[in-house]
Formats: sequence, structure tokens, C-alpha cells
Amino acid sequence: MRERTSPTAAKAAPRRTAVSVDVVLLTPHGKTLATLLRRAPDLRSRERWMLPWDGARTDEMLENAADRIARDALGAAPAWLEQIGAFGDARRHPGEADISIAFVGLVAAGAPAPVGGDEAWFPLADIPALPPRHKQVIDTAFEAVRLRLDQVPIAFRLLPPTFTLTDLQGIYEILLGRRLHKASFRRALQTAWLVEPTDEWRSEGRGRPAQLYRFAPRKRRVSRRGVRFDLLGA
Amino acid sequence: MRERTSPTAAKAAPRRTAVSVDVVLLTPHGKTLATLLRRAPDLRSRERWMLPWDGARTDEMLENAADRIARDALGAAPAWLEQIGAFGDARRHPGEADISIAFVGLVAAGAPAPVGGDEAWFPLADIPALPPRHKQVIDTAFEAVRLRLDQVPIAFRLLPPTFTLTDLQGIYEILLGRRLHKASFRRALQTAWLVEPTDEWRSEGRGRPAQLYRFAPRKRRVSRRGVRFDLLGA
DNA sequence: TCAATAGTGTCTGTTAGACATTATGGA
DNA sequence: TCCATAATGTCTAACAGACACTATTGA
Repeated sequence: MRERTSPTAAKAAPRRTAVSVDVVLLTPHGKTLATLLRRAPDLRSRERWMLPWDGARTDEMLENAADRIARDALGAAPAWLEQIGAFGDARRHPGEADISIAFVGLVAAGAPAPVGGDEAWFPLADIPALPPRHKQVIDTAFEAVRLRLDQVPIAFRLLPPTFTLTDLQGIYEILLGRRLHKASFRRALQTAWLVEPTDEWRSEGRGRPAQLYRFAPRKRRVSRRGVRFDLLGA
Repeated sequence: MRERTSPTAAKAAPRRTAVSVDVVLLTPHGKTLATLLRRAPDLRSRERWMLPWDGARTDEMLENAADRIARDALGAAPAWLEQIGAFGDARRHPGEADISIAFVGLVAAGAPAPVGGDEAWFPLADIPALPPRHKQVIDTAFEAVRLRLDQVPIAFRLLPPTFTLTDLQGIYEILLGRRLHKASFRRALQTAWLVEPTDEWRSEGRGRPAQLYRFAPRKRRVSRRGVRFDLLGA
């Protein structure tokens, strides 16, 4: 057994640490997601990119800082914003932050490309070389979104206010990484009372036009489901 | 649309911030969970408690800091340890930390009571007045454990190496906050290949003795489940 | 007309929960 | 013996996935 430090030793004030707030913005992009990267000034004028970030301020809530950073990068507020954790290992950060507090933000499909030349959307499969900590943060962000998918209305934040059920299913397929069964998907959606039809239809090339729906949750699921034991890794 | 700051403005080094690492240790306690609190020295010699915590050090990974704090408080390593996020709102922290990075640790049932008089287990329903940020951290910790319950073998970390299936079901019922069906629970457990029986039995008062099992996952669940739409709150 | 996509009805295998029954110890 | 708990078999309703079919547009 280890020797135990006296509790009063822990009363010492925390040392001062360099802390950043880093934001992963995600938006649908074809059959995958894209994330917004900012050009990092580089003395050797190479192409270098990084996540939008800023130093944490003691006079500002972390959520507010993340929202500010996201608005600066996007020109608009993301449709959803949530913290995914603090990253404090030895991986390098572009601002030399000891600790980075990361947020993930969702942006509805069809967002305009960032106006300046300093930010751009990159498909997740085609991310350029990044500071190591940022690479880790992006991976964690995608995983966090996937894990919360059926508890939080994430998919609807990645779509405009009205959308087709095929659009919605496509988002779920991107996030889950696998195809879903169309009839089952719609049945589950119906019993969950999550969407309501509008009186508009959208024609997409050939084929029958699809009805547009809006997100309009009606019922509170009491979730009396059994245990699932979907345990991963050990 | 907001005026956008130049990207180079974000290149300024983050300011120095007081950061703490705070640990929520959880263990089963009757029909609920208990968390370990440490006595906070108070000048007016009132009873004041807080979570075990320490200042973050720049020469130490956050996970290592949490593990060290947990070992100091417990006298032993917790069976599981995971970060639950950074808390940086205005709520007061006992060390005046601007930002607290919180971890949750699981301790198997039957852990010995902490040796010194400075730490004690408190049932979740009976937590004394705490620094506001610590109250929030404990609530978040319990919620984080509940949400990860069917993705990570959390319940098994709250039990000793061998346990009865009734013990295991009890842990799930504590974490889910509702009763489960015994036969269904055992069927799901069987098809998941998560436990294997030992050749020991345990007699608990009257009734037939229960066979002891150990956690021994055999199969990797490929998880081809459909979407569930268990969306909460909006 | 054909091709392509939207949307739906039916069937079937799986599974969760209810219920009942047997098993096995202690009081 | 009686009681309490463990453990399991059977039935049924709910549901997910497969399949087929109709509907409706553009080319």
C-alpha cells in the first residue's frame, strides 16, 4: 500500500496551467462527415491546419468560449455543442497548451463554405496532417457523437429544418457506419413519434418525390428496455 | 453575423489557469451507491466535506493524476477510472480552481472503510452539503456511469472477482434505477457469453445457495442492432 | 416505356417479459 | 415441515429484418 499524503497537502492551490478550448465542428458531406479546419500560420509557408481553438479565459464559461470559437470559425452558431473532455497528455498542441478542453459542434447540411480563405471543410477520411492532439480530439469527437446518437437528437442537428426520411436515414448510416433497413427505420421512427410530415415534397432527379418532414418530438419514451450487454473490448 | 477575429489572434498563447483534478469514487452500498468524500479543514470547525482532488501538474498525465488521487484516498487503485469532463462554470471549488477535470472511479463492493478519519463513504441519497461544483460533478459522474453501462463492463467493476447472478442483477438495477426481469436478465447474459460459472456456491441466509460466477467475456458482439430512438429531452 | 426512388404491407425468426414450476438449502 | 431464494422451461406479444409490391416522378 502506498503512503498516503495528508489531506491538508491537497489544500495547496492548484498551479497555473495553460488551457485551451478546441472545437470540432462536424457537418454532413456526401456519404461522410467533414470537419472545419483553420489554416495554421507556418514560417516555412507549408500547408498546415489545425482545429479552431483559443485560450481559456477565467472570466468566461467553457461552453461560452466554445460557442464563441465556433461562431468565429463558422460565421454562425452551430446547431448543437457539447463538451467531449479534457486532453492533457504529452501530444503537442499548436498553442502549447498543457490541457485542451474539447467540444464537438454539429452543423446542418448545406452550410455555406467559410467565407475567408483561412478555414475549410475536410472530409473525415481526408484529414491532412494535424497537431497530434487535434487528431486525437477529432477521433474522440466522432466516437462521442456516435455513442450519444440514440440518446440525444444528434441526427436532426445535422439536417436543415425540413428533410426527407431518406436524408435522415443517411445521417444515421454515416454515424453508425453501416446500412440500415428502410422499412424498419421508418417503423421505429413512427413509433417514436419524433417527426411530423409537412405538406411539401422534394424531387431529386428521377424517381418519385419524397415528402419533407420536420423534427417534432411528441412523446416521452419511458424506455423500459431490457439490458443489452453490448460490451466492447474485454 | 458576428465580426470575425483574425485567425492569427488565436495564436496567442493560452493564459495560465488554476486547474484541479477531482475524483468521484463509487462503490455499491446496500441498494444504492456510495461516494468517497474527504473532510475539508474548516476554520470554524464545522463538518465540511469535499471530493478528493489535487491540483493538476504539467508533468503528469491527467489520468495519472486521477489515479494518484484515487489511491491516496482509497489506499488502493480503483477497479476502473474514466474522465467525465471539465467543469469550468462559476460554481465554487474548494481549491478555488477555475477549471476542474473530473474523473469517476469504480470500487468493488466490500471495499474496506478508509483507514484514516478524514475520508468516509456517503450513500448517494445522503450526501452532505458540498462545494457547488462538487455536487454537480457527482451528479454528472452517476449519469456518465449509467449511460456507458451497456457499452463498458462497468457493473463487473463494482463487484468482487466472483459474484452471484443476483448480485450482478442488483448492480444493474441500482444503476438503471428500476427492477429487471430475472429470467430475461439471465438469458441476455447467457447469449452475451460474459460470465462463466465457478464450482462454488454461496448461501445467504435462507433459501437455495447461489452459484458464483466470474467475469469471463468469450465472444465479441458484432452489434447489428437497429436504431432505437430513445431520445430524451426534446 | 423504362429507370429510379419513395413508401407500405406481409411474413418470419428473435427476443423480452409474464408465469409457472422445480430445486435446494435454512429455520 | 415450511419458507425463502435459486434456477429454468414455456407461452405470448412485440419487433427487427427480408421481401415483395405499389406509387410517382424524370428521362
